[in-house]
Amino acid sequence: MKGDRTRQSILYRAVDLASTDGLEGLTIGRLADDLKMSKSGLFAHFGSKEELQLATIKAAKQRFIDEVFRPALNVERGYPRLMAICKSWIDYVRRGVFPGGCFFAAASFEFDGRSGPVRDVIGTAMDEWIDALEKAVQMAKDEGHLDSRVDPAQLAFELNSLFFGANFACQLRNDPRSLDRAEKAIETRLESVRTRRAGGSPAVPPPARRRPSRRSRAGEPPA
Amino acid sequence: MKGDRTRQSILYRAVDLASTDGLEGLTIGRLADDLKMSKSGLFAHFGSKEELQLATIKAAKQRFIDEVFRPALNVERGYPRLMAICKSWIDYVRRGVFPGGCFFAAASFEFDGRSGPVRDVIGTAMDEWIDALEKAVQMAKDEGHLDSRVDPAQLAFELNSLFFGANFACQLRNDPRSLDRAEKAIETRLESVRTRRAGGSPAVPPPARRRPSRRSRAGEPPA
DNA sequence: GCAGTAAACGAACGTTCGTGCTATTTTGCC
DNA sequence: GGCAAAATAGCACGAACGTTCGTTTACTGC
Repeated sequence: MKGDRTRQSILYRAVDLASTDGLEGLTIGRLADDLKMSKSGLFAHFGSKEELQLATIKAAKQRFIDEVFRPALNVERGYPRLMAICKSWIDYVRRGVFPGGCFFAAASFEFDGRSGPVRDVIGTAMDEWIDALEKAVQMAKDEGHLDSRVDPAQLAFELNSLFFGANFACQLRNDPRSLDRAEKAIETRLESVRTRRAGGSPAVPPPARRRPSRRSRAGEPPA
Repeated sequence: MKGDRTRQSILYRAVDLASTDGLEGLTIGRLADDLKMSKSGLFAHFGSKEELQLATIKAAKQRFIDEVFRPALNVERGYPRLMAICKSWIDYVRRGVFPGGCFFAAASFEFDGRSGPVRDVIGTAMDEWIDALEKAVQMAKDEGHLDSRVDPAQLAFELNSLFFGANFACQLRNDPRSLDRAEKAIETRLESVRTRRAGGSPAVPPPARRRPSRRSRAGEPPA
């Protein structure tokens, strides 16, 4: 069917537009103009704006999975995969997979105060994402790569926070260094709960500092 | 002037509305209905929607300063004040100062992909906020409360990320525990770079763990 | 208490929104 | 190559948007 191809191309553009202007700012008329289609022709594919929004979220989710999540699943499970997911996320903003930054960060903050199906779908998508993060942490624990006292929900929360913080600083403040900051923060945080059994690059032994009994987490690289 | 009082009450409601529906979702007609005013009467106070948005941001900023920032300035400078700012922020979401969660988190993610005066004003406001955080960190360093290797920009970035992450989880996922998680993460993070000279509750001495050379940052409380 | 100003109103503007219809074109199949 | 079906276009609609207008009501200073 040709309609499917058209639908795909509509949604591709819709995702891009929504990532910058929001799902509410996404307008059928502008989207149609942008694609050199008639409003009614485009509209017929979805039947309502809400359906368009839901389909747009679905398409964005697919793009996210393809670009961020699935590639990281090729990495060996445990600590390496957890780190790969984080790096993949950073890189996904760096590459500009969505022109307006992270689609889901934008959608989350746009709809967090509302109600209805759109909000619910976004909520579910984010639940799944956080769950995936928690599972990755749990896996790393199961493999013996992370300190057994680590709380997956807590760590997943912190990692996701850094993602959002990086997206914010990168998009609004035009500060691409924030991606490096997020990367550094994640590395330090994960390193702090890593065990010797973790694979990948070997954990550096705790360096001899002036007060070696207190583990340093200072932001500056050691001089 | 009576007009000033009216303007105040308009903006009070506008801030609340914008925190849930966004600054674009904030509509003159609905705002007027909500306040039992005529659209034109309300409109006359601002002259354009953009002016209304700018005034709304200004009012929200004032509320934020009153509720979050200024109270923390009463605390003694250095580590205690830095911690007070963080706790104050958490508490400001917990108290529901804005019905839609943090106004500025919402506004930041709404406008980060756009251009124009509104985006610029939001950007400036957030710059000032991050600057204030950095200054608080720097002050704590100056007082000798924080490890001298701490990079204020890095730490401020991480703290702000946790704020946004907490707001997100609290608003979209209806998970108030995320506020506790943010609090815990902040305490652990600040603790990790705190010196013995810091005031407030005394820093706990590093407990004798199985591997005492590596500082634990596991999420779970020690059993 | 009256004049002059400030504030609020109601109606209407042009535009855009989402959403129905009805043609018309295009596509895929026998 | 003709034909049903699918896809798209054209047009119109009611509602809501931001905005402007002329008018009326409410204050305030003399």
